[in-house]
Amino acid sequence: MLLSSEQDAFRCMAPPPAPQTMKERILETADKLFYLQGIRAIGVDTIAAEIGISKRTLYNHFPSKDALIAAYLERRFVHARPSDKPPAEQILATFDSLERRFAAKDFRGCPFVNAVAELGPQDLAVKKIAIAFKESRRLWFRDRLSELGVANADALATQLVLLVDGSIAQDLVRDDPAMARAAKEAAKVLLRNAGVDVSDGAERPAASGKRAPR
Amino acid sequence: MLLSSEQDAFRCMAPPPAPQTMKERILETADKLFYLQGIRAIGVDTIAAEIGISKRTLYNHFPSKDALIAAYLERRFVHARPSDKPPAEQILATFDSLERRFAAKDFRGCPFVNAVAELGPQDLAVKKIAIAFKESRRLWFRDRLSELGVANADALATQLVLLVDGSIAQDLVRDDPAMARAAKEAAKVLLRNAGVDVSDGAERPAASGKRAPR
DNA sequence: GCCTAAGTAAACAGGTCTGTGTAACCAAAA
DNA sequence: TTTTGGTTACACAGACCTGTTTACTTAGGC
Repeated sequence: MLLSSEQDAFRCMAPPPAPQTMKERILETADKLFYLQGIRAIGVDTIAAEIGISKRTLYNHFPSKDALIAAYLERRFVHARPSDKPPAEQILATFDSLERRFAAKDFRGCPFVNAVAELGPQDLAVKKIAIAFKESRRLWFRDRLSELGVANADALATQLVLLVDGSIAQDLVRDDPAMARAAKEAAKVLLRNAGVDVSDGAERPAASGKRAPR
Repeated sequence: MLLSSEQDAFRCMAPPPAPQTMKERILETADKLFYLQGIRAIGVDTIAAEIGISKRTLYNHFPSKDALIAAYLERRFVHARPSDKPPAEQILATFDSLERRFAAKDFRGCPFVNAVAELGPQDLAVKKIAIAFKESRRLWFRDRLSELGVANADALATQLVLLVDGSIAQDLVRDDPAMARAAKEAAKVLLRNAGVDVSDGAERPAASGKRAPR
């Protein structure tokens, strides 16, 4: 039931598999390099060289690096897919999904937060899409909580995204997937406090991480 | 009692006031520019020009930009000062302090997280100091919780730092100081759940923010 | 007066970056 | 066959980056 990654509520950090068109190949490569090394650290030459195309071809598909950056972030913005599981399970599964991503060696934090940190507050285009993504995640939590009949779903949803982003930031600097488990435990306490029934036995070992936990 | 900023548990994001020596002036200016605009976005020329000194003078005080970056982060790493207030109050005051900082127009997230995001995982010197800072904050929480006699202070301390870093990341992209209040509310729930007595009347309005909450 | 220390100004080396211009190539469509 | 569109290779402009070099000035201490 948990074998594939299809239960991931947010696939925003894993690009789709098939590299088809030239534009998609460029985007896929830009995604990999921008995310892993940083947007400012990667030049368009590097991206073109990695694919094996000329810089001219890249500029034939994207008018500027800024446009490529925007497309990179847009592509990361994948909305959650509907699930038929109980809302409480969906919420907690988010943290399991996070832990799995933390354990992957190529996890480097939230691309939107990183982009805002790197490009500064002046870059309104980047900031706008980052805000949109954060809000969409918050609304997803809020909707699940509403389904559960939680009184102030809005406030609790905000608290849950704090745990998500907090664990992402902590893992970024500490490389410790256990941060996701800590966030999940805190989320359980918050949910129980709001009257949500959270089963204690639903602890999933979530396949031991690929990195040392400290 | 809350007039000055001396009750701030973590002053790590506000530099000391007096610009004295040349070295300190350089550091102060580098701090302002690195933090507000980004480390990669600011060249040493810009820093020297801002102070009104020659680039040669800057290089007489710091052997390289990397050394300046390291000194910048070291200077941000100011340890918490001892307080005689009750531990529970100290813990919650952390979030009030956060909210005050969020409301300031020159807040731009956690300098350590930003530096790691910008400079990438290869820069071990930066990563090391970032880890040290995060751990020192976690241990500060843990010690306060131990004073309160909380059973598993370690795990709860981790959860609290998730709330701190989560609210910082959220405020970075959303410019919404209310994230600190949301974190504080969540912290209260976690503390109460651990058996800590948290007074509900201790709500401090914390002087309305200077920025629009959305 | 003289020496030293520190700062200034400006050029420079060698590198990277974004983005453009140009000429040649190749394959498929008309 | 001819045309057309996408591609390649490569040079280039103009900007910015880190770090060094050279020569000049200034201020204090002896």
